[in-house]
Amino acid sequence: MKSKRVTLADVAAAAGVSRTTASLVLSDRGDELRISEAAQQRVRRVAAELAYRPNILSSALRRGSSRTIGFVSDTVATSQLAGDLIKGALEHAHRNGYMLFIGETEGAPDEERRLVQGMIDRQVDGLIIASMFTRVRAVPAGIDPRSVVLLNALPEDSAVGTVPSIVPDEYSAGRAAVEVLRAAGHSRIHLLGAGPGPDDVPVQTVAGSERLRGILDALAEDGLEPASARLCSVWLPEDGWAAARSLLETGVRGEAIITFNDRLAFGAYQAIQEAGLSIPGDFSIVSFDDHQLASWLRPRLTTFALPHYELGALALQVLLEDDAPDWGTVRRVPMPLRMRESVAGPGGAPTGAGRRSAASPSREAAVSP
Amino acid sequence: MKSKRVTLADVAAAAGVSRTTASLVLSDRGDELRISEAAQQRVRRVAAELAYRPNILSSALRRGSSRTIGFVSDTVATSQLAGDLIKGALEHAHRNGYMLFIGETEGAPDEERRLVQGMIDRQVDGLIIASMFTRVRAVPAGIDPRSVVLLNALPEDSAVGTVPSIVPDEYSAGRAAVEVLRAAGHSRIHLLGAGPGPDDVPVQTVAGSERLRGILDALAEDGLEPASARLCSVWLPEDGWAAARSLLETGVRGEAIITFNDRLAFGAYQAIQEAGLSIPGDFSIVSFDDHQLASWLRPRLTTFALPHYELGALALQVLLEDDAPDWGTVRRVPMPLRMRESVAGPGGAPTGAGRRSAASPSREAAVSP
DNA sequence: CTGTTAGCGCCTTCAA
DNA sequence: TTGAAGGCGCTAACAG
Repeated sequence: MKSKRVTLADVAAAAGVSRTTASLVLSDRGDELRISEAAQQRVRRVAAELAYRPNILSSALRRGSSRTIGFVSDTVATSQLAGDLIKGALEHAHRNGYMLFIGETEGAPDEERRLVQGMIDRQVDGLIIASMFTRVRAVPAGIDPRSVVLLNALPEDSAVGTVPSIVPDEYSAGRAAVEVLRAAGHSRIHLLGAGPGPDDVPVQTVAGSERLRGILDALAEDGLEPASARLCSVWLPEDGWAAARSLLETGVRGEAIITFNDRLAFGAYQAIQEAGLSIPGDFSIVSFDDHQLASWLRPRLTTFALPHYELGALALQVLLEDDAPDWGTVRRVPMPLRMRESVAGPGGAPTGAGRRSAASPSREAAVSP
Repeated sequence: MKSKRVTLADVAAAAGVSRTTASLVLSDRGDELRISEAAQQRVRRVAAELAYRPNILSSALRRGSSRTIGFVSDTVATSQLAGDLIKGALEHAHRNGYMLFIGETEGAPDEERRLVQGMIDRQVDGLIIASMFTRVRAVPAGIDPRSVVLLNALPEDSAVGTVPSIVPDEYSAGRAAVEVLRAAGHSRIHLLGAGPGPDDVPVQTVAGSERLRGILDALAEDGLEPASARLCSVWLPEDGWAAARSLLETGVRGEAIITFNDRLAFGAYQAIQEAGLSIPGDFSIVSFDDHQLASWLRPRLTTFALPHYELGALALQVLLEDDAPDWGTVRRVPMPLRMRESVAGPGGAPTGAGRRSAASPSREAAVSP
């Protein structure tokens, strides 16, 4: 980028006006300040000819706004899971003429400090602090809380109300998961990943405990409890596989499973299919996340999507809102249901829900060996 | 970030020296220019006390370097596949005191122009133009080619030699895939995704054609040809599933498959396991990408990893190198073999390679039903 | 050894 | 309706 840049002064000189005039014209305030039409046209023409581009750095220096936002996350950008968080933020930013700095801390507090500082040193107008998994976290010290938003993260008690926070509505999704299975006719629902008690969740997982609360509340309203529950301290496919094996050994069939995320569900699929059983014939499964995997599984997995794109876009929107009537609120974004083919009635009976979104028949035929 | 910032002038005043002196001290050129030790200490102490931070924008304005790099991709940041491209670039940048702007074009040329311009307007010191899939692409017009590097992309003929390009060494991986299977004793190797002829590849996939060339060359050196090949125009699980079904219908067993990526392999696993057959007993499989999925499959998939992290880091390194002896070269980064359990000898015979990296025995036991 | 002066490119009074 | 002057915060020349 070393090539000599065209400056406003160059344009002004070439157009035979002062820098002021050129500046006013090019920032579209020419009419407002009644610059002659002739002068305006000349300035614009010359600017176009010289391919003039304003230097945002100097204007930032003068005006205090760099039209730049910082996005600091633990590991969102590069995770396989939450890339759409960034995508939502990016697109919203670009549409509004902002650029995004991205930083990843890997969870290291001093790296976070360095990155946040580096961005403040570059005069960012605002800062998004994002987390790959929803969790409670501190707001970085030493920055104006009015220009920060927590994304997929909740503020610590001390900061509640001072800083906006954007998270998925896990509780409602938990409730809805139960409703999907109840609507299909199930009353025996096995939990895979957390439960049975409301505190039986992996440490630090907000998603887990809120999903679980939603599930338990919805069951309780129908006078039910989980048919069984298996807590997994980690939620990877092999954990789901092991928990599903354990469930299969109890001999139950024709019932329903809620897995606490799609990777657990993947493991459960493997265990069920290795045992020669079928989904949804022997087990209906509902899950959470809408991991890319979910639509690759056979049958495709019914799951509640983490609304990453919307979360990211909303974070930017909140940051760019001038007026802030409800600044400091927690905003919960709905998790949409992706109704696919992993749910049927008890014993595999077809249901309205199950039929609603069928895969191509040829693929469907091969589902149960 | 509105709170009044401490400026260099504040520090200088508080330390009782001139701005110049303070500037020199704080940019570590105090000794070089023989500022008195006392003055240096005072300046440093005051700067620390006031929590002084230099305004990088103004120094960029003055010096011409913003210590900022732009990273423009089609859709790398948010893709599930290539996030490590960014991670490599990010970490290398941060280690060297650079920040990264990220932009995504979704392949739209005018969006690309806008993003590149937005970054140049912010005086980036360099620009990484990245692609999710390796492909040939134009270098954005109007920027100094000496501050651009193509990442996971090759320059068009007209730009060859003027701009560096960093890509995975797909050709060698193709060769190595054959070698892995040959070493296990296979001579009948089925291709799934491309082939049999060297031009039988999906459009625009550099990876596909180079992998295929490598495979065909390695086979030819042993006087072999692919036992069969199935071209898929898209490389998703369902395509792999369909191609594997077609292969299974031919009745072959105990042979080897090279799938052109891991998602195809996933589909092939589904088809093979639905048919009641086992991996690697009935089919050995080698693949490419090392998608996260590969280690979730049962048995875990042997595959050649796309070295995304290294690619990203190398892009930044090349950009930051002052001297550029071999500027404009194409650099090919090796794709490391992830040897797992999807390969055995013909007919499922164990091989040294297969045993080398065993999963936990309890999991292994359940692999073949 | 340290301070003064002069910009980097832009925007914003203020005066003409 | 336009221009001149000053300053955002920093650094590079050049004095002293």
